[in-house]
Amino acid sequence: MRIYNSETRRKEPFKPREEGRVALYVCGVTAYDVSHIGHARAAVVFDVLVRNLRANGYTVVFVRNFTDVDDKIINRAAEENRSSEEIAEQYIEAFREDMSRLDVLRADFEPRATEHIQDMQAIIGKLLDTGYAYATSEGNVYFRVRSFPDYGTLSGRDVEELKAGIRIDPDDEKEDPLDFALWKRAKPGEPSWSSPWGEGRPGWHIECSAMSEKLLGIPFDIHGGGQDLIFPHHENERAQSMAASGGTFARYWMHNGYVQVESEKMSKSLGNFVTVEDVFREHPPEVLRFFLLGKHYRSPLDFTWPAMQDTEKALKRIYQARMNMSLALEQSGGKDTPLPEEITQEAGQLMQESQDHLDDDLNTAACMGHIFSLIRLGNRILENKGWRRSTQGRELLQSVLEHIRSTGDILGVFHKDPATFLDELRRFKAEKYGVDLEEVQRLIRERQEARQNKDFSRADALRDQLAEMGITLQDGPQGTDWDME
RNA sequence: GGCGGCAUAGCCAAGCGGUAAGGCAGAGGUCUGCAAAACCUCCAUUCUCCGGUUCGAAUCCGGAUGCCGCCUCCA
Repeated sequence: MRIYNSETRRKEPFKPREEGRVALYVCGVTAYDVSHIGHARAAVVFDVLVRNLRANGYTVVFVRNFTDVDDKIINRAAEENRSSEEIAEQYIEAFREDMSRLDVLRADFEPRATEHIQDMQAIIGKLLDTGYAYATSEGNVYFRVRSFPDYGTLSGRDVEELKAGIRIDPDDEKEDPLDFALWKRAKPGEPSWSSPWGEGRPGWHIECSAMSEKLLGIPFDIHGGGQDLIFPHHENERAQSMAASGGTFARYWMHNGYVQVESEKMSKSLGNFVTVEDVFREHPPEVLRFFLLGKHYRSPLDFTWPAMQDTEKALKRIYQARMNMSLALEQSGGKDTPLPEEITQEAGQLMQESQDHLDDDLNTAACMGHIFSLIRLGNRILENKGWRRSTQGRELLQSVLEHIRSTGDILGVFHKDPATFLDELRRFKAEKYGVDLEEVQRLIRERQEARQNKDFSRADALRDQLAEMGITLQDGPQGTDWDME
């Protein structure tokens, strides 16, 4: 596999620290609000990474944390007159529910910051001993950025330039405005823990340093997160951990791009947040997942509702094709019509390349392009009666079908039972538009009778009536099927 | 102001020096009582613009324009 390493700004061959085993840490969410589609993208991207590593035969130890002590949680708790613990618990559950619907696998470890206060204090202590950090009389502990010469390497920033851009807070007791908090003195009413430096709580960055080292050991293989975490979060994490350990922290850094809405970043001030739940009200979760994988993970992805509509159609097409191929395979074969060599070759190439694309820095979009090409190839076999019934044709169809499904297992899309998916999609829409399924079935039966009696004007009138409900009919050999929009 | 990213058909999108994947929409066709669905075929001599390097550039270099992001909490 090849992976783009944010630190070197290059695609590099991936070699884990230990043959066959991968230690992966991804920054999770701060549990103070429901998930938006940006959270979903990060989760889905790294979920595909994990699945693909496992498909490549690696044993993966995957850690994704929850930040459960933080200003935003504290503020929210104050607003709602509840405890921080309650707020964190509520949104951790909400996150898990959303991710489960998106088919995002649980991490092997999902630590919470508050479970690792001791580990954080141990690192802070070490940094104080070695002069990389200092405690103030107030009871705050800061990291001394100037003491770590490599600071800025990850985010490509120069310390001098950073300093120029920083506004100096006159009340600040930091030695240098660039220094960041490792430990924050407790304020009344806030969650706090006792420490050698007084009552307080950890800074945000130290959480990930402590949890990753504790659960994976350092250096671990891959550290992931959203692009917005590169600075300052990951830069600071890296500085702390490297200063404390004297060695490498993460061997590869991977960052996913933003999800934008109407070409702009989602933000509280613009009020353009789209939550995962918002999307789930309009489309089945798998449609969102498919959409998120439609563009390379490092590029910005623009969310629009029409794009979701297109995505749903594309996804439906894959399931439809899988179903058509399966049905053909259920019929008898045994003919010996030869399949042109080019077809077999093309299929082999497409299957190989679709996996190669995944292995090449997770190029899901290119991979899916090849899946569609395989579908067209499969359909061409289906179209040709001789090929469809020949041993060669059926064997190829079988392997194409299997390849599509196993690729779907890695991507976490189009891998369910096709009939079930298609049926669920219809039910989803029926519910969304408030259509009564009984009523639909009744009208379809009535029309069926009219058609049998060759009363086509009656049949067409019934079809129009159903069309007004948003329902289109499909007459087939086994009866009439229906669909929405 | 400093740093970084992006610009490919009506829309979305892959492409990483060898002659433009794929999806949606659109057109034609097969099928059908008529439809719909499904399927097949077609759909960018050209990659924002201007220069340069090269036998060869969407891909590399320089410049211009436009959009986005980071530098403060953020996936």
